[in-house]
Amino acid sequence: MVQIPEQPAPSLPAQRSVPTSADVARVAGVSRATVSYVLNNTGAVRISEPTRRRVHQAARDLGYVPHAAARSLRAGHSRMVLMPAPTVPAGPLYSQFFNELQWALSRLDYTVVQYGSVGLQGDEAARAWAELRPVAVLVPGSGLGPQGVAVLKRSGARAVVTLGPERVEGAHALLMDHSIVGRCAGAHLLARGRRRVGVVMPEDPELELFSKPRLEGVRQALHGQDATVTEVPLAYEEEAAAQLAKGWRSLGLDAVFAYNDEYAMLLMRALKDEGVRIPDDTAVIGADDLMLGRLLRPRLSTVHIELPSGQELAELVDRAVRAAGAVPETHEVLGATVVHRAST
Amino acid sequence: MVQIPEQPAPSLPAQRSVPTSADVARVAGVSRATVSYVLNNTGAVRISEPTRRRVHQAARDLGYVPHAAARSLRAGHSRMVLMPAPTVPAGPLYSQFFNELQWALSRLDYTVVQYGSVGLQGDEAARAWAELRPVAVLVPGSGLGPQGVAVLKRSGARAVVTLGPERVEGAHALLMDHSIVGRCAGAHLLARGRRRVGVVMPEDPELELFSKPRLEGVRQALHGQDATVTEVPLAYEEEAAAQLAKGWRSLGLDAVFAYNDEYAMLLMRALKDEGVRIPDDTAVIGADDLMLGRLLRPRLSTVHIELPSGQELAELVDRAVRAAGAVPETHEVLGATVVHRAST
DNA sequence: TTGAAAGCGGTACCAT
DNA sequence: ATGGTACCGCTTTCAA
Repeated sequence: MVQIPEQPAPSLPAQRSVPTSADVARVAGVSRATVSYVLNNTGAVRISEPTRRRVHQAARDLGYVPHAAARSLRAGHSRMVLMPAPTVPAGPLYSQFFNELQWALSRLDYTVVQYGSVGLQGDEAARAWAELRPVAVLVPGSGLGPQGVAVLKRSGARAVVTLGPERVEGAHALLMDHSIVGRCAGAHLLARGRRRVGVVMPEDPELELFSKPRLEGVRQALHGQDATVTEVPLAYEEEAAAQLAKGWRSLGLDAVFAYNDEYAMLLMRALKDEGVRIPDDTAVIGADDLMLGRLLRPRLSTVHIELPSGQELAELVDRAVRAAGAVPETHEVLGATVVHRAST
Repeated sequence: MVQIPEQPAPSLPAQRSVPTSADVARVAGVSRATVSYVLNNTGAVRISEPTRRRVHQAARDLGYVPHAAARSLRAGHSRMVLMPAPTVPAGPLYSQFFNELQWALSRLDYTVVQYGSVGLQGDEAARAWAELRPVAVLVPGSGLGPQGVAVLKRSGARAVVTLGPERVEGAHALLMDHSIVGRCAGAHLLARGRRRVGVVMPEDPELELFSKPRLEGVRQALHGQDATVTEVPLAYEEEAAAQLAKGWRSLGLDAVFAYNDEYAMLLMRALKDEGVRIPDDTAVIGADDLMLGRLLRPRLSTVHIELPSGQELAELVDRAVRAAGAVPETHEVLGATVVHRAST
C-alpha cells in the first residue's frame, strides 16, 4: 500500500483550520478592517465596488462564517434571548405559543436559544445561563429566585421575564395564575348544582406547578358554599384509573375536575367501565380544550385556557431590552373560560 | 418631592458594568492569571490556600460569572452541542427521547442548546448555527444538505449527526425510515385478511416528512398481494373527519392505517357516528402507541415505535467528537412492532 | 507561588 | 477609499 501524503489542493490554501476574517483579507488582498466593513455593510464607510466584490468572492471561496463569540465579545453585547428548554413534554397549547414567540422575536432580530438545563437547580442554572451573556432571559415556571435574577442582570441581561405563578423581585412578570382555571371549573360545577367535587391530582411531581394552583382555585370557587372539595390522586396509567374507579362510589362525589383533558379521558373511561354514569352520577370537566375532548362521548366539558400571544411577549421583551433598568412590568396573562359540553 | 440622587452602595464599587476576572483580581489583590488558576482548579499550578480563599471571596462578592464567549474564543473550541428547536409540537415519544439525550450529553459534560431557526432554510440555517461554533450539531428531519454539513465542519464542528430519512454526505446518520411503520401496519392488516386498505394522509405539510414514508411502507407491504392502497387526506378537525366518514362506504375500504393514534381517534369517532362498525366493516390501526389508544373502544391497535435511547446517541456524539474525521457511521434506528388490540 | 504578556477573531477609531 | 491598531475577557506559556 502506497502512502500518499495529504496534499492541500493547490487552488486554495490547506483548509484544515477554520477560516477567519484575516484569511479572507489575505485572499482578497485587503485589510481585516476592510473585510469587516464590506461584510457588515458598514454605512459610515464607503468601499469601492471592485473591492467589495473581491472580498465577497474570497469569503465565499473560503466558506467563511463569522465567529459569533468574537463578535459579541468585541461588541460587548449580543442579541441572544435565552430560555431554559422545557423538561416536561409541552402540549400543543404551549408549543404554539412558543413558536409564535420565537417567530416574533426573530422578526425583531433576536436569536432565540433554548438552554438544556437538566439537573440544574434554579439559581445554579442562572449562573450557567449568565455565562452566555444573553441580552434577555425568559423563564417559564417557578424555580428562579431573586438571586438568580440578580446574577443575570449583573451579567448584562437587560431583561429578565418570568412566566409563572408569582412575581420575582427584579424581573418582569407574566403572571400565569392557574388557580383561575380551577375557579372556572369550580364555579361551573357549582352552577350545575354539584356540591361534592373531586379534584384529580396527577402524581407526576413535575405537574404540581399547575395542579396545586388549580386545586386551590376550585377551593376558592366553592368556599362558603356548603360544598366539599376532595383531592383525588391519580397516576397517568390505566390500572391506576381502574383502581380509582372501583372505589369511586364510596367517595360520594357528584363531580370531578380532572386536572386536564387527558386525565379526564383516562378517568372517564375507567368510570364508564365501572358503570358510573356521566354526567348523571358524576359530572366530569377537564382543561386545555384539546381536540380529544370533543371526540369523547359524552363530549367533555373543559376549561379553555388563553395564553398571551407570542407577539405581545416579544414586544414586551424588546421594550424591556431597550429600556433596561425601567421598573419591571407585571401582567396577568392567563385567561380561562368554560366550554360547556355534555359531560357536565 | 425631593430628588434623591442614586448613590452606589459604599461597600462595593458601583456595579454598573459586568464584573470581569480583572475586577476579581483587583479586589483579591492578585493577577488575572492567578484568578484563572484558582477558579478553574488548574492542576498544573499550585496556589496557596490563603490566596485561593481571597480569590473565591472576591468572586463571590462581585457576583463574578465567567464569559463563555471569551473563554471559548481563547480555547479555540467549546462543548456546545447544537440542535435546531423543533417547529412542530413534539409528542411524548420524542420529548422523552430528547430529554434522555440531553441528560446523557450533560453527563458527558456537553452543553445542549436548541437554536430557534424559524424561517431559515436548510443550508442557510447551517450558516447561522456555524456562527456559534458548536462542537457538534444534531439535526432531526431532512432539510440539511451536504453543503450545510460542509459549512458546519469547516466551521469547526467535529460531529454532524442527522436523524432522518436518509444519509447526508459527510454526516453521521441515524436513519429513521418511517416506511417500516407503514410496513408493519400493512402486514398486520393483510394478515387480518384485509385487502382494501386506506392510508390517512394528514394535510399538515409539516407531517409529510413522516406520512409519505409511512404510506410508502404500506404500499410495500401490500405489493403483489391483490390488495389496494388508497390515500385518504384528512385535516385534523372534527368537521373534516365527519365529511370523510359520510362518504366512507363509497370508498369501499375494509381497513385503514390512520397515520397515528390521534388521527385514528379522530377518524374512529367519525366512523362510529356514521354507523360504520369497527373492526367489522373497517379495521383501524394507528401508530405511536399513545395512552389514548388503550382508552378507546374498541381498543386501538397501533404500531409501537422504538426510538434509539438518548444514552446511545449521546455516546455516538461523544465518540464522533473525539474521533473527528473518522468515517461517518450510519445506524438504522427505528424499531416498529404491532400492538394488536380490538380495532383490527 | 505568582505575574507579565501574547493572542483567540472581530470591530471601530484614527490615520493616511 | 483603505490600513494600522487597540481592545473586548479569558487562558496559558514563560519568567521571576
